[in-house]
Amino acid sequence: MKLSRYYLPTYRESPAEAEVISHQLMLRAGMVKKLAAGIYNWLPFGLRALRKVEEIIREEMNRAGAQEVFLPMVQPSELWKESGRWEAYGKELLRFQDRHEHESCLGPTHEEVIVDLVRGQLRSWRQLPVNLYQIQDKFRDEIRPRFGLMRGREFGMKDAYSFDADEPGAEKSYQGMYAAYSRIFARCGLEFRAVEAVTGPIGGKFSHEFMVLADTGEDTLAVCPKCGYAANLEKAEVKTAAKPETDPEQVLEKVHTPGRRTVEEVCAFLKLAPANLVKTLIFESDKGPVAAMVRGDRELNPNKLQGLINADRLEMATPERIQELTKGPLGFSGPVGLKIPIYLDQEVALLKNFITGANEPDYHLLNTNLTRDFQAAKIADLRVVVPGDFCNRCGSEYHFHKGIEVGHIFKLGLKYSKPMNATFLDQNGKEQFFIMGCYGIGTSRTVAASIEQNHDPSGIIWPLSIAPFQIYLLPINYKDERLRKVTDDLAAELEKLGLEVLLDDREESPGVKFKDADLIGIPLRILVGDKTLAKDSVEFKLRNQDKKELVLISKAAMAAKELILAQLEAISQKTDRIATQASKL
RNA sequence: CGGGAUGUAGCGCAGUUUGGUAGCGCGCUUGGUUCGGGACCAAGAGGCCGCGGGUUCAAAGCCCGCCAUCCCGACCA
Repeated sequence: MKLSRYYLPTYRESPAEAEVISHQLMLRAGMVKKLAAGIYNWLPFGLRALRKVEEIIREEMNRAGAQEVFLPMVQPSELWKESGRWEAYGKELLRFQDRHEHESCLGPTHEEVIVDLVRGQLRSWRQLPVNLYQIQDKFRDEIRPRFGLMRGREFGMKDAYSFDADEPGAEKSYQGMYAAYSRIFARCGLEFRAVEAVTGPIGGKFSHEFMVLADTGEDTLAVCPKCGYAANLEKAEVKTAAKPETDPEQVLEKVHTPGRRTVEEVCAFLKLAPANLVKTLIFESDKGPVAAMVRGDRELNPNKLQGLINADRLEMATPERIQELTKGPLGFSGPVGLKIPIYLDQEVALLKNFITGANEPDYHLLNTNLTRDFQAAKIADLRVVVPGDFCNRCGSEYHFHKGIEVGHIFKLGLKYSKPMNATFLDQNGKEQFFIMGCYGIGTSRTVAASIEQNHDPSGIIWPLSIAPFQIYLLPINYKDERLRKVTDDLAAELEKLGLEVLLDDREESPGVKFKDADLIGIPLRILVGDKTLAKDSVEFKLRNQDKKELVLISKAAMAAKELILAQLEAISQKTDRIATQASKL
């Protein structure tokens, strides 16, 4: 491909709208252009990267036994009413009416459609398991789209759905996808971790997120270097390092703390450390109001509380409700005399003589003690993990990473098959609901995440496997006849070998070409100039290394091919290693 | 939806305080000279100053309303 004919508008400066690096570079490198908030055009260069990611996904999904389908983006409301999500899904679901005033929506995900597709068609246990996937745009009317392609409203996604006859089968499907995902991200040339995650509104008992490691990632991962346990911070379990306190219990004492609501204010006023104080937080849930207690220097993890009480819904109580439930104002809540169930973080249970709110304005209690002064409904791990914490499984200290969620695999169980009445006949001729799983990969986000992970001040550094082109052929002066001849011949030879070449035939000064080459980040740059021709050579330079190397013109094409194959082989071997590890888990 | 900010040429910005009919850099066009890290000279093209209304002899600027975009919080691939 000749660059002079290629639609690749690059920019020296990054548009003001772009804050994160992947967004800036994708705009500057002419990969995408914004059409509206969270909605992007893909230009030829960006599309090539996206298609490569999709193709890797396709190959690995097929390899794992899944079959590709293509489902409509516009979906009728009836299906969503059947699953109950017409009401349950919030405003992210873009609803509209057609000319017949028929209610429809743009698909933010396709569970309903896929269940409708298979029910009545898959009738026998003999046909199971089945795993169907598609690569399609989703639309979610996010309140606030941001970070460019990282969180758009319309975005590319691969979604897969498995149907199994029994639990062991469903487990096997899940493991199959875990392995496939590991291969996919390894083949994309990305550093990633699979971590345990909270399931969110899609439901199910547990799930794994696939995280591309990048300092700019929104999520924090706790990874145990010893036993391999890894989890999103939203989920990560912690082993308590603290020892039980053995001080004798002191007399409960009410102390005046005028206007001191926050942990900092109370501690400063009483000249005590936050670890001596225990916060009492009041929540509303579908299981009724509950209280949760964590040390003053800790943060409650609401996901853990929600899991503990098995609630579908959990939110902080309003100041009014706190007044009603505790008889005291916000900021002065405490366990003593409280009539709602109290859940205690395991660390709190180790404390003696701690400070709590008195459930009346401007008073706290000194020397509060569990059992003597109040009872706990349950004691559990309820707090957010912090640096220095230890793995709950093996006791090693956690490592922390920042990550970008690019994939998520869920066990759905009967969540959709049951309300939508999707059944098959088992070996006993008995009607059963499908046991489902669903498995997503953000394709457009994966491209952005790759850039977040692999860039330098000059621009993008593509992993070879998803690079839009493999070779950037750069003649210093394409108007020079001799240079031009060598360049054209080499380009033809490279393309004949099946390599993807972008030839910079523009009438630009060398500096511009170098800058653009670095910006768009094609892995191998081959330079043709007077100096190299004087030695019957061209210059090879890899985007991810500083080293430059002269290669004889006569051997250049084969050398390029070998170099590229070697790199792809390295990725492939790494993929196999990672897949082997994944299968052991 | 709450808080903050910004809309002026394709991109980055100045001009708004103190109203007088729009400017800089990059990019683009033409000609010439250059050619190993965003070259140089010369000549050009390009703007409902986000939209609507108001004030005024006169509005990019002042007033009112709206819209869009970006950033910070609740969602998620």
